[in-house]
Amino acid sequence: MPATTDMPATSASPERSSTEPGSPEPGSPEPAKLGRKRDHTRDPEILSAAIDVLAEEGYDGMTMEMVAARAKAGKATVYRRWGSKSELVIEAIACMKRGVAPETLPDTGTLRGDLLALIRPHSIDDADKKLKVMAGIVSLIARSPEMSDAVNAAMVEPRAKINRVLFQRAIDRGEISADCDVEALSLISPSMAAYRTLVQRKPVDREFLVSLVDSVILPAVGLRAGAPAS
Amino acid sequence: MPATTDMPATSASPERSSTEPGSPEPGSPEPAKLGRKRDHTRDPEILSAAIDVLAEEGYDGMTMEMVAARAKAGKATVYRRWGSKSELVIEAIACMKRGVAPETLPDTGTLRGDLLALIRPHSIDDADKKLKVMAGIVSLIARSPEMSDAVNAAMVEPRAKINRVLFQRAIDRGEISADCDVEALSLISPSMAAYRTLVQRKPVDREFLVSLVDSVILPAVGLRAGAPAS
DNA sequence: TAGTTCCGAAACTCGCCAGAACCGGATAGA
DNA sequence: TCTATCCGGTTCTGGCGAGTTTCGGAACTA
Repeated sequence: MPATTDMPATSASPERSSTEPGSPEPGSPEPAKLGRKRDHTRDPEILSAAIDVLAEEGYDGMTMEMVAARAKAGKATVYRRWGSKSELVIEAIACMKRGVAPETLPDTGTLRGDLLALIRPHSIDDADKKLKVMAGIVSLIARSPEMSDAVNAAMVEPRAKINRVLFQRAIDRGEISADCDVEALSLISPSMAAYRTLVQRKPVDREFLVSLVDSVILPAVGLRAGAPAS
Repeated sequence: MPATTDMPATSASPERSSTEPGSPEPGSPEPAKLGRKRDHTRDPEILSAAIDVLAEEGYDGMTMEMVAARAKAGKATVYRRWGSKSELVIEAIACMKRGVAPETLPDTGTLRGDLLALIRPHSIDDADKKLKVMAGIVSLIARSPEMSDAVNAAMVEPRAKINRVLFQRAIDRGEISADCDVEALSLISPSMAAYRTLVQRKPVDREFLVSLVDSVILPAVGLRAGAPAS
């Protein structure tokens, strides 16, 4: 039972563009309703708690009481913000989407360097948590298009996009052939990691990821581990 | 909570064909309990129904009433055979394991030929059903070692074993290098298929599998689609 | 201080489901 | 035919969890 409440500590609340047409202007707090300025300040804690419980218990194992208790909030507070359990989960998943600035991506000059640069303890832990959450809701993906979309937007697409960029750069600089199947190659790492975590229950550590790059991905594009640039 | 420690001593029929009213158990050393010869004849129907419901509803969505109703059996009949829902599910998963005779494997002389020969409508549908079942229980895999073992033994290992054999043959005949990462290569196809089905919700059809072989697996071992043997 | 708005906690309703108990009927051996 | 065992279906209980309501209190405002 790892608590590991690595709370963002009331960090900046994520983008609020989920489902509510509510306030078109995210920047303006809209002070119209005088009398109170505080508004939904507990949302980040509740969403974070929901993600934690989701990762540990799965969707069906998660109860609203667990979420409220972990967020030190009342169940009524949760229901004031979200009308149902599924709404809460969908928004919690949506706000797992870390903004990936394109300029933040590594650019070492070689495909291998770029791929290895992505393997950091932080990203490993981050991916591991996403996988645990995903494990808890895969059975819902088949039934709920909203869940499917939320998962794809928050977990699958960001990672795939990064890989696509790296492969495209390698093509542009002539390091690998232009007729590589970028789409399939971009999915090797995420899918193998997911399989290893969810099905095999083996750790996705740095060693595994490096060997994946060197013995599968690079050979598949005609490169070798020891020869970064041809 | 799920005891699942000991079988009720009367239900020792782990493997069946599971789809149709079964044949009277070829290798049954059971003394058959004098007084009645009929014994547990409804097991295959119930197990098959359990698999169907599991694939459609997931573990938590599946109820014992659904299973009993689909098998046209009473709920009491189900509980006479299996002490709990988890026991039923574990045995149902276990009996999904199709016996894979090693001599049944294709042997076309080339790795590409062997891999493509495995892509048949029957195997595609079979794998699709296994994936649907797997989707329904992944969240349990993290919590129940028994589930994890059952899934691995019935769905993961058989497929991985086939691929390992094919790659090892290719190594033995000198078609591909001996220092290939057979373990990782054998998992590409299952993991990509699982990812595509469970997360992306795209069909795992023949076209996808062929392109996977030609643009990922074969390039990764230094072969080309058009040049089966170098 | 009085008024307003939100909050946490807890009690409550309602429905679902696992599992057990029960019943009448069918079958087979004695 | 009698009896034992299985079967199918039905019913009951107990617990659990989603969602609602209530209430006292905290925080801010005028």
